Amino acid sequence: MTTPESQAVAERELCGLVNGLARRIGDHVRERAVALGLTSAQATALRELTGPMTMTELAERMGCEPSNATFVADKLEKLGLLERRPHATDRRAKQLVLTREGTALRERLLDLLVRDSPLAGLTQQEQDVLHGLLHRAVTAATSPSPPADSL
Amino acid sequence: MTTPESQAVAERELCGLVNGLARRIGDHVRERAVALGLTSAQATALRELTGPMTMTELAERMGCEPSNATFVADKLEKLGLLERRPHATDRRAKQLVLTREGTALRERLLDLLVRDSPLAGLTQQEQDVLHGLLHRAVTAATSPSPPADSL
DNA sequence: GGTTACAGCTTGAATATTTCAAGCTGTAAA
DNA sequence: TTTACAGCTTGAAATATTCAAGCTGTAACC
Repeated sequence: MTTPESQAVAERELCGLVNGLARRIGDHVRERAVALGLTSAQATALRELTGPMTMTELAERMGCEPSNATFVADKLEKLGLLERRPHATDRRAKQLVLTREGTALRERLLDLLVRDSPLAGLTQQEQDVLHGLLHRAVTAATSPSPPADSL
Repeated sequence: MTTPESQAVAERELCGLVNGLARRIGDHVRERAVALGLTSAQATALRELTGPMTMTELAERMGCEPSNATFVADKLEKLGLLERRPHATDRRAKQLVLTREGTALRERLLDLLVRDSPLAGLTQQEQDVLHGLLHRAVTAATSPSPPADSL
């Protein structure tokens, strides 16, 4: 049961499971986003805007190019959810700040994301265990994204 | 520690963790796909082609429209990884079958996906636990995708 | 048997998303 | 002050995805 082969197989299965869950979550996010009149990318941005930040920081959090972050920020700004304010110390940078409406919608979004989430089928205790494992997995692998140069 | 409020907060955090992991996995998949000369969608299709199946089944597994599955299948066919064969009992349907090259590339892809995966930081035992939890989560929530009709 | 409704797949147009290259303003270090 | 670079934006381009329409075939029903 603990042969290298069975390990490899189990790891593949696990990879598939996580991928499946990831897609499920992606669908979930998109559905909830649509329910709020947002696109998936806009919802992601809203979720990542845990506080005031620059365009570059948002782009990094979203895992995309700054120009794409500009695109999404434009949409959110037109929707009145976001404001670009001058940065306190660097006049090149913009400080992204959620408006009152933006903050409110973000709350609604987070609530929707939690409700009926693909994780709702687990008990609180199971979710705690899952939380610990995911936290370990994410913090343990702290080198995949930064380079981003495709070789 | 078990008040409804702290539960809600924990669930949000967990949701964020899973989302973060999902994005990490998405990036991971794309990087490995690029390394093999595939796009992310093509890699997903290749991963889902666990055996012969119809276009509709592939589309369902990929979570996209049949027309998109056609698009991706065209690419894979041009790459010589895939064959469309007549279905045994239904002449409307096509049977998608991986070629020898397709099967080989799929193996390489799966190996790459497992290697340095965002889950590599966990011990075997932890992965087993995670496996069980994810399996439960995925099978417990068996109603989000099927309808697919937005509101 | 023939007819009607529907399923599987494909096509082409339209849309959305993302990246790339280039440029502008501002910062920082020499 | 000059040079190199950082942050952001713009527009063009590539890519991905969906939608609407149509073709062929299946199945249920009269």
